[in-house]
Amino acid sequence: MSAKHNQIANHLITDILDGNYRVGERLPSERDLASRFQANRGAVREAMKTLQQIGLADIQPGGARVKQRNQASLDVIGHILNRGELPDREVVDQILVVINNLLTLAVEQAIQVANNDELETICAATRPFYQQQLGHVEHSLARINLLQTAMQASKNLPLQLIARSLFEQFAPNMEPLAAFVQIDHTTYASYAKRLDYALQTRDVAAVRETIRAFATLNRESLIKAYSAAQSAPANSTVLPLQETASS
Amino acid sequence: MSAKHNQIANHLITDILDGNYRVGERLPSERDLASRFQANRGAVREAMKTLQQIGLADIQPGGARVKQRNQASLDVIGHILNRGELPDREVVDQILVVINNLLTLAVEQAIQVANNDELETICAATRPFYQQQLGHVEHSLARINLLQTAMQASKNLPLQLIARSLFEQFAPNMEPLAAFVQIDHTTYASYAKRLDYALQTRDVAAVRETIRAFATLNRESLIKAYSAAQSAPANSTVLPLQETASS
DNA sequence: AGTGCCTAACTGGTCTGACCAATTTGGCCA
DNA sequence: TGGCCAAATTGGTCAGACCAGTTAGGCACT
Repeated sequence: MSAKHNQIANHLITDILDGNYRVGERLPSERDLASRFQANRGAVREAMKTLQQIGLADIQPGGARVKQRNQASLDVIGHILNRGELPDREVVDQILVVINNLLTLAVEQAIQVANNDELETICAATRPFYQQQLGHVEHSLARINLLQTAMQASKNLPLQLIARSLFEQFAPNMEPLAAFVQIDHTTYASYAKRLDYALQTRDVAAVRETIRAFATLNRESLIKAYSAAQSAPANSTVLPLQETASS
Repeated sequence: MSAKHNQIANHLITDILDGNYRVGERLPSERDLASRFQANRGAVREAMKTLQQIGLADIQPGGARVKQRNQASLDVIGHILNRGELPDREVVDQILVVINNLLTLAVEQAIQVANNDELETICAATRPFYQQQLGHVEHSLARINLLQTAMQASKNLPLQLIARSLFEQFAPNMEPLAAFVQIDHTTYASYAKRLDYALQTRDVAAVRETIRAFATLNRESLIKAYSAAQSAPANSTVLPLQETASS
């Protein structure tokens, strides 16, 4: 139901990400694209603007040219994850590394600059993990909340923006894996308690170590989820279970 | 001579950042803005699209509304820094913290995943600091190069994108301070050598500590620059003291 | 008066067709 | 062959119009 310029933009983004246009190559002209997509040039223009701001194309009088992927904006991540049935495993791993690092930094900053009350809000965000009966959704929400609370307490604006952008592109694209994730509630609970305690004692080293443990746990959980998802192939949602030959 | 829609966008961005519109408030309609800026609605439309993608406005049928600053995209940073004669000191400090952290992460990742040749390219990027006679420009370029080389070697795409976005918004806005920065070449050289050695021995702890030292050095240098800049007021660089009429 | 509904005004999204300035291109001339 | 100029192309802007959805205002009913 999204607007036409969004459809066009997504199409072009997919094309570029799929490598249908080489880096430096000139994209078709706006008039050309307009006729291809049976759309108005204005709509194409807005789509091109999206490409430009995502950093996939450099658009200037004379023609728009494709840019290198690693010269793009952070906003490409979502589109990169969006390709294929499952998000690219390697990129997911890289994102987890970064998020883990940012979270660590946020908490460190929070310990430095936040007062006890503000720090307590982070501690409060660890409490939900104490419960053993969290569903996938609640667990996910609890993690989001912990992340955002920490970012807020860090009072570091760039940090907040980065984490938010990254996470908002990350989370929705992990949906296809959600059904395959097994949550080790016991371990989560123990880590959460460790983090809680470390925060209250403002023990930076312990915080760092605990978040690392969290990350390891997440990562292992995800690896298993990938294995499970790959051995149980296509569509879980719409199509009923077809017995396809698994490799 | 940027395009008209850019002028409009910048004007609106400044307005929002200056707080001329409250959060949640409805922005003037496209037609209204078009007549105000004496522009076509299409141009305004593109400007609005910029606002949307920067994350400062949420635009939907019925009207566009102003969003909270910390709900924006990373791309606001540049605009935030751009306000006033000197970039906001607090935000600059926050950015330095983040960049330092990202650089550390990048090098750590590089040590894990890069082979000796790739690691050597980072070492090579430290060499320019050995020289005592670097000008401001060369020194700045050397730092950029070190950062980018490390990011490249980390092979972590999100990390590269974040660092690039952040730095590209950061660097140009630091221009007004450049003239007031005193570079301690001797200390830089010693730190560079330490980093070089730490990299070759793949000593993560030493790397971390050295980058922290680098950051401290940068930070102190910047604090002094701010003091100097604030005591010696306006126009420094190209223009002599002239009464500039229009731009 | 208060409430609910319905209409009219408004807003964003799209479209048509046109003009300008800058780049790109290709052919022409020296 | 090499440099230069003109035509075709391209992005940027403009004007005026229609549609679908939201918003807001006024009307009738309770």
